[in-house]
Amino acid sequence: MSHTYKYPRPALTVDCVVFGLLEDQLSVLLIQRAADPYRDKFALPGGFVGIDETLEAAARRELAEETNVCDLYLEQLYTFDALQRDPRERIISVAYYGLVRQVNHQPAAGSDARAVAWHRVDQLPALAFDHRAIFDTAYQRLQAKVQYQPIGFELLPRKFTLTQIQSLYETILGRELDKRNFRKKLLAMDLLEPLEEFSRGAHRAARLYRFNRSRYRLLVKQGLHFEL
Amino acid sequence: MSHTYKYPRPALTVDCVVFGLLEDQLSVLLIQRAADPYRDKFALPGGFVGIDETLEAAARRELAEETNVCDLYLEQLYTFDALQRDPRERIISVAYYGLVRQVNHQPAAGSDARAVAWHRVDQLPALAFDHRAIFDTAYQRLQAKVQYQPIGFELLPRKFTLTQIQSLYETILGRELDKRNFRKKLLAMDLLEPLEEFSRGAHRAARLYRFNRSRYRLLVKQGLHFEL
DNA sequence: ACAAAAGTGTTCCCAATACACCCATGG
DNA sequence: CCATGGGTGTATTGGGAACACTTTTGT
Repeated sequence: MSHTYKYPRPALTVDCVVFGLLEDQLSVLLIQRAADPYRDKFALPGGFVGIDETLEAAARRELAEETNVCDLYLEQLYTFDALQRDPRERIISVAYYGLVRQVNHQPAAGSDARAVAWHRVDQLPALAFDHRAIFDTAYQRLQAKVQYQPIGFELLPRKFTLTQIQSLYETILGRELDKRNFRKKLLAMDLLEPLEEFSRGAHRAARLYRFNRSRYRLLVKQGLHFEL
Repeated sequence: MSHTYKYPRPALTVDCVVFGLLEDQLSVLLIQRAADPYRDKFALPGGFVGIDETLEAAARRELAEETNVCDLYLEQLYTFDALQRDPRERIISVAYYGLVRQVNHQPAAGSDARAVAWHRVDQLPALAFDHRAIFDTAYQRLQAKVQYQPIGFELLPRKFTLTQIQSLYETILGRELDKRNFRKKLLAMDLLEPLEEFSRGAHRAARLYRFNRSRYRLLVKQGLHFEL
């Protein structure tokens, strides 16, 4: 079965930049391509958009198929349209970026992927197509967005310590933050619920908190804007 | 001549939300559709993307064809993909937003448009397709962006008074600003070049300034971030 | 002369920053 | 008992916000 149109149409794909924390390092999910072009090269997971699915649905489907990653925060990033970005034909790609908790349960390679793995953002291999540019855009967006919307929590387990979230922010922003000021500011926003649970570690136990999403929505309605 | 593909492909369009100042009111460029669907309804200018043009090129071409507006600041906004956004078939639209100076030289209706006109953003008619949602997204983006990047200048003539730019910001943001604080802050950024020219008006003449784009780029490199 | 817009400084307050020590726990 | 990370308060400062009058010009 084939499909005929009066005018030629660009093909449409989605590509996903999925961030996660692997051993306290900000990392990105990459596949190793199983097919040409760029066979064996590293690339972002992604693929063609079905005629009856939304872009986000396509992104989630491809992620699930190629990497077995699902249930993640996902947001449209930008649409990449350079004329020669794909050597085969004109392909326009809508990029999404995503954040996942618990990188622990390792991704599994699926269709189109010879392998799937997390790669530290500061040690990325060369990427196929214009995927390096897509990644750069996503990383910039993450750095910018994390400062005025509380999306950082999407990368942490549901219960986390203040030190965990601080070092997450330090990792993303690439600079150190003052512990006392960070805690003061974060707690003053009144978005974290202190729990009666404590982390078990090598040393003194730290209190666990969880992010209160409904309170966040309430405060936003009242005109709060999360900052740092 | 026709084109055949193995899998069905969504059609791809661009739509443009072009802002301008008309009689000191923030306004948007709308066409009145000449063809079905939504014949005679108001809509954003836009159209199909050619196989050999970038999205931005398509946006500029459609704008020129339909409205005779060209040479404007244009930036990708978001890609709209709801399954039923067009009654004919699956169409995905990459939206751009633009800013033009000198709304004076009136736009001219071209292909696909029965009429073209500026409409105050607070008095928009009903729009075809999901164009209302696209407009809302663009307006929000403009409001957000104008506060941390000096794009407001794109809406003013090259030479302008401080009062002009203040009232522009008041219009976009929808609130009043303190004259002394606004001037102090703006001038402190050292992005405006005072000219030895003055506006001629009904009353006291006001000094004209112009935006120094290269100085802006320099300061950004040095780590400035424009704010309000 | 008067109406209308241009132009100009100071005070106050809050929020961001800088900064150092004690505490609890596991090994 | 000691090493490691958890937890806490204050003083300073710089920038944002509030605020009113004089000047210039055209009519």
